[in-house]
Amino acid sequence: MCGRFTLTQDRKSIVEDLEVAEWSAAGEHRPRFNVAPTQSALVLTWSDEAPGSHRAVRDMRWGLVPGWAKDPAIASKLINARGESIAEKPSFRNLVGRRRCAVITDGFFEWKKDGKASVPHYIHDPAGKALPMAGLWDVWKAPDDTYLTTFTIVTTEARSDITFLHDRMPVILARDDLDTWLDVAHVPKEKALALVKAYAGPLETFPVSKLVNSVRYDSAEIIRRADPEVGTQGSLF
DNA sequence: CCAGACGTTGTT
DNA sequence: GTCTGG
DNA sequence: CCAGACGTTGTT
DNA sequence: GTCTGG
Repeated sequence: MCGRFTLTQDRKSIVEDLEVAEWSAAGEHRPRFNVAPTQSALVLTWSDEAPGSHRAVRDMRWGLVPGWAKDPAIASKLINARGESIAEKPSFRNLVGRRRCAVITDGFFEWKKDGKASVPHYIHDPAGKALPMAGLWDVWKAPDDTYLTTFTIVTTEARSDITFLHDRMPVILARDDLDTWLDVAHVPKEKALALVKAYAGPLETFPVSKLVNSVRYDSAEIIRRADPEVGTQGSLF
């Protein structure tokens, strides 16, 4: 699945890499090494406003709160959406044809489980390019009449070089597919659903330290390669 | 009709 | 909001 | 995803 | 064990 990701690029690099035409996110973007659920993150949406259709950056909170939710705490359960069932599940089906977005990342983490041990690994493009992930978003009206905009990340079966870590992975959108996913006004959901599949582009994977486990850490050391764990439990002799 | 659910993952 | 189950 | 909390009352 | 919060 996908429970943490990075966006280490700065604003200028994001704009160039993803050919962004409009930046409408609140606040400054600082490079992020440990984005966690419930935190604000950058997403791409399609804008049909003048001067023409284009990719726009916005900020939303990770963890979907459907419009009908009574308690926004549901967000922590809806950080991912199974691609195989987004067209049927009540929380997602109305969004597939109307509210698709691409979560801007340039890497993500998976924890490899070995019995009790859990070792985090980082997966990214060896060239450092962005890995936009298929997302769905919604708006929730709070009791005080303020609005909360949230998103979830669509997942699919892991491709063969990832399965040693986990059997699921986020849906990463190829550059050629990006606008098809984003343009909800002109692309029917059937065509968008065809993009829910494992990414075919280059990915590099390596173990990292457990610093990433705590959301308090959010710096470059998070994605430094760590030596494989050796003799953690009484095997020194 | 109303009430209640609405999700994913991993682990056993 | 919308669907399923009773 | 992992970390951390997990409770009420009355008094200050 | 299970839920909430980040």
